[in-house]
Amino acid sequence: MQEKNDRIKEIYYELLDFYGPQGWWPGETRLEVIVGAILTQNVSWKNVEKSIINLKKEGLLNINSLLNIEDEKLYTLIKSSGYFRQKAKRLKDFLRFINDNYGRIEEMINDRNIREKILNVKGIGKETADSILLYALDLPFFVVDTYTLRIFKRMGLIEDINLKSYEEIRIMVENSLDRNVKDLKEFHALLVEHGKKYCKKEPLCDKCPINKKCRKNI
DNA sequence: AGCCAGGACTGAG
DNA sequence: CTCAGTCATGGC
Repeated sequence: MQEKNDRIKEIYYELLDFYGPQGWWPGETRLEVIVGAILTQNVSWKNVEKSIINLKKEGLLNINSLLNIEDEKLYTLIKSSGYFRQKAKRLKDFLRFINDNYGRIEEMINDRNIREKILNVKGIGKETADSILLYALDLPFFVVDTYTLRIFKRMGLIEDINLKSYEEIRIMVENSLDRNVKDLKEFHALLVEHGKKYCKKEPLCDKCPINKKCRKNI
């Protein structure tokens, strides 16, 4: 176990050394991070950028405006992010959750059970929840995504990919990086960057600069 | 022309 | 609980 922790920290510094700091999350405000986190579900970030720009251009990137906007109008603004009907609802549901229970986004930071409560909002799964906690609220949670699972599996750090391995990895990484928010932010960003370049589903990479003995078994 | 992208929910078995 | 089906656009 301690062995895995050391290996994880090692991987983090190798990636950091190779790619350099990524400076995530790309977003100017906490709300923008939250909106981006929901919109980027199973969609490339490029698609989301357009939606964010649309919202900004219309001056709608604030909780009140987004809560009161017509569904049809929201659809057209976020259409590029795909699943626009679902995502419009998820956005509103989550903003309503904030409004009703906290009023301001900052108030969520002090809630001891914030992860649990966020996960209870429909449309917010583990990855989206942890993205919001880490990048919008600056809380020490690690974000596990498909790249992370794939990379860690090819590294030989986990056997299977399922919801249990998600929690396993999340806890391991949080411990390995001493719950340091800056490092947790950077590590996830680096894994995404590395995933896009060298650890995609297809084709299987045979010249990974980080993982010399890649298992390529997914 | 498919396949995949910074997922999550639902219903079936 | 595991898992296919569903949701949808854009880029390569």
